[in-house]
Amino acid sequence: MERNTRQRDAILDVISGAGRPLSTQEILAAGKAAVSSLSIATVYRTLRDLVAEGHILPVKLPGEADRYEMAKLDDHYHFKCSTCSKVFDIHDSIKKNNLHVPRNFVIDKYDLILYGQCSDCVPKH
Amino acid sequence: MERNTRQRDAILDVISGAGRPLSTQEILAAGKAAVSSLSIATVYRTLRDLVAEGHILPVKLPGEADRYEMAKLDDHYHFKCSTCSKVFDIHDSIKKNNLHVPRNFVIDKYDLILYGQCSDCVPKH
DNA sequence: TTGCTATTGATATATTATTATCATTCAAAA
DNA sequence: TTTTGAATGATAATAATATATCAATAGCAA
Repeated sequence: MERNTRQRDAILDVISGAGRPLSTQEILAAGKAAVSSLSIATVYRTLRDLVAEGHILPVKLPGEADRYEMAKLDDHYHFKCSTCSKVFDIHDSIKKNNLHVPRNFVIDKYDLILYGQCSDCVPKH
Repeated sequence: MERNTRQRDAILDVISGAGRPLSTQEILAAGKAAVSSLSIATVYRTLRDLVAEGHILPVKLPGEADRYEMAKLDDHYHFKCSTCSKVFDIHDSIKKNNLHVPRNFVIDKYDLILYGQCSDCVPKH
C-alpha cells in the first residue's frame, strides 16, 4: 500500500520547490507540468497522505481553503498579498512574553497573518 | 426600507452585550431569549445588514465560520480556547516595527490569533 | 385603526471545498 | 514479461455555510 507514483513525486516536488504555501489549485496546475493527466482527486488524496506522514503541513488562513507547505520549516508566520492572493513565509517569530492574556489564560500557540502588498504588486511610485 | 424590528434590536443587543465575538448559532440562541421565534435566516440577513451599515464586523478564524463583534472597538486581537471554542478579545496590539517583511513588501494590517485554554478551561493544579 | 409593504420564518437552493465511488491504469514483485 | 492490486482519473456525493424564495406577519405612516 505504498507505491512511488509519478503523481506523488510531482506533487511533493511542487510543494518543496515553491518556497511558499500553495493552494490545491496551484498544486494541480504546477503538477500538470510533470504529469499532464493529474487530477484534482489525486491532489487531495496525496495531500492527505503527505500530511498524515508528516511531510507537509496545512496552512490555514481565515475564510480560505487550506494551503500546504513543507513541514519542519523554521519558525515563521505568513504574509498574504491582497492583490495577487499569494501567501509568503516570513521567517521570524514574535516573543511570547510580548503577548498579554487575561489572568489564568494559557497560550499554546499563535497564528500571525500579515496582509498587504507583495513586492510584485505594490504600486511603483 | 428600514424598520426597527424586535429581531434586529435583539440581535444587536446580543452582540453589543457579549464582550466577545459570537458565532451565528450563539447569536441565534441568545436572540431567542428576546424573540423566541427568531430564525437563522433572519440572523444571517441582519448580520449582513449590520456589517454593511458598519455597526458590526466579522471576525474570521482559520477553518471556521465568521463570528461577529461590535465595530469600532479598540485595537485588539483574539484568543480562542481550544476546549470550549469561545473566542475572547485581547485588548492589546503588537507594534508594526516588530514585524519584518521582505524588501518592498507593504503591511496594511495583521491578524493575530492565540490558541490555548481560557480561565474556565485551564486545568486546575 | 387601516393599509401598505418591509421584514420575518421556514425551507429550498446555491456555493465551495473536500471525500467517495468505481472502472481503468500502471508500479513493482515474481 | 506476466500478474496483481494499489493508485489514478472522472465525476458523483457529501458537508458546511450562506443565500434565495415566498407566503405570512407586523412596523409605521396616514
